[in-house]
Amino acid sequence: MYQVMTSVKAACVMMEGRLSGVRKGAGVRKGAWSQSEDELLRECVQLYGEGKWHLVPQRAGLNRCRKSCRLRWLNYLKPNIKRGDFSEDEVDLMIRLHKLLGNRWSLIAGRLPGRTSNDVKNYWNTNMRRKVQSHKENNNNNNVKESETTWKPHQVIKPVPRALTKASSMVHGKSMNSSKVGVNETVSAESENWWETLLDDKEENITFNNTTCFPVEKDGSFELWDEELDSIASEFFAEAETWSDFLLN
DNA sequence: AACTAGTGCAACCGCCTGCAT
DNA sequence: CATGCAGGCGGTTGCACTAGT
Repeated sequence: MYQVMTSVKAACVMMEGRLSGVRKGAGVRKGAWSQSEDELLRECVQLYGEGKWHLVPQRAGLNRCRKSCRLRWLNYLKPNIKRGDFSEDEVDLMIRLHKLLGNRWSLIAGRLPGRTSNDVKNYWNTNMRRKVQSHKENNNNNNVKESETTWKPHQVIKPVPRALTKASSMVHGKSMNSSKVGVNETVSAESENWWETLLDDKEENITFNNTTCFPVEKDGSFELWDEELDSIASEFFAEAETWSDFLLN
């Protein structure tokens, strides 16, 4: 429905010749995509396949930047994209995944068939953020101090998936150099252990039975995941046989 | 009917990472 | 090792639409 509305909207905009939302920039066109542009992009991707996005504008005859083409394809034109409201199951899964992964929308979307990372992100930013806010307001109205509530920010595991090349030192059994991780990132002893576990393929250690799993920092100390996360993780492992499979999927 | 505030979605922007040179 | 480029991601913005007054 919305797709139709959008198409109609784009057509109207074209006819009126005012192209609202198009910001005049140097060179490439910006703003809303027209139907003809969509067709050109769709044909191009069907012909040449996904990828090589820097070639797409030239191949398709589009005056768009590579990023714009890629985004349009991934978020709108790609087949099997599911439109419309999120089902209860999807929302439930999204909440659980967000608790597990944080704002890693692409990973979350990867577990929601037909949903794009942009969809998930938009849904979360509009619906869920509001729920969180109202929840906090309720707590305030009940004169409950924030610190005394059970509503706490998620403790998010933030692994950094990386493709390992043959040249990678980690592949050869060397520990990761923390200085390579990122400019502002520091690698704690815990995360280094985590990597060791991952790279050594010691998934048998991650059994999610409250006896062996990733520690979660809380009030300066570390405690294990709760049962809820156990169940989530178990679901994933039913599909991805190893933790690495899940993360790098 | 006119105005305003809120909402939802598409698209842009800046940054990060991997790879090739 | 430095640099440039392409792909990818998350945060943010812009704007059409809707509901309320």
